[in-house]
Amino acid sequence: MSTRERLDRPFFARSTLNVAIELLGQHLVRIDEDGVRLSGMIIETEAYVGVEDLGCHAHSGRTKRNAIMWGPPGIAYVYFTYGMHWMLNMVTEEDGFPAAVLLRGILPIDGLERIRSRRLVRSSKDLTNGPAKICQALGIDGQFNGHDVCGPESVLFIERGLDVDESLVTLSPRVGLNSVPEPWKSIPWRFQVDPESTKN
DNA sequence: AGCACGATTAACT
DNA sequence: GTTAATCGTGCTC
Repeated sequence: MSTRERLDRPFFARSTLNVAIELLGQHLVRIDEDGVRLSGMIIETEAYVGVEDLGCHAHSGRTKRNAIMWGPPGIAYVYFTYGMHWMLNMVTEEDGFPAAVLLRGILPIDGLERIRSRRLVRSSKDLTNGPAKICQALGIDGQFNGHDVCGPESVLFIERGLDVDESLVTLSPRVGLNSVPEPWKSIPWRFQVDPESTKN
């Protein structure tokens, strides 16, 4: 619960791959509606980079749904999929370039009781180990699309946690891009850090 | 106006 | 390993 440095806009206004890697180990924080603090350490991300990346929503051009990705960095891009799931991304790169980092996994830190009440699963490992699970656990929905993660009034932001050594980061192809052409389907833009390696 | 499908999840066999 | 759930979005007619 200590006061930690918040990641600022210049952090997000960089190469999406670097942002995706360096978000590992940082703390995603959501101040719930009643003021309860929920947080978790980011352990899995994916990078989606520009209109040329055929796995990225931006590939088919700017639409009402994906417009946030074209805007300034440090903004939440939240979208709805599979008829029931929300996904949380952080917009990256300079204003005008459509790119984002999908948050796919966190380790709960604060607010475990609240998280458990929202996530009715048997195993603790299943609480927040997926992009839609994070949103369900932290109460993130479409109202957060466009939320300024770097603003002083923000109730959704990222605090500096661990700086993970790049040698501990595992690369692999992104998940769920079944009908996306190569090389985008297999390009290793999924980044994970082994939770065991984060224990000091 | 209709339709196919998705940056997934949970519960199955 | 397989599959149903469930609906907004974007594309075609």
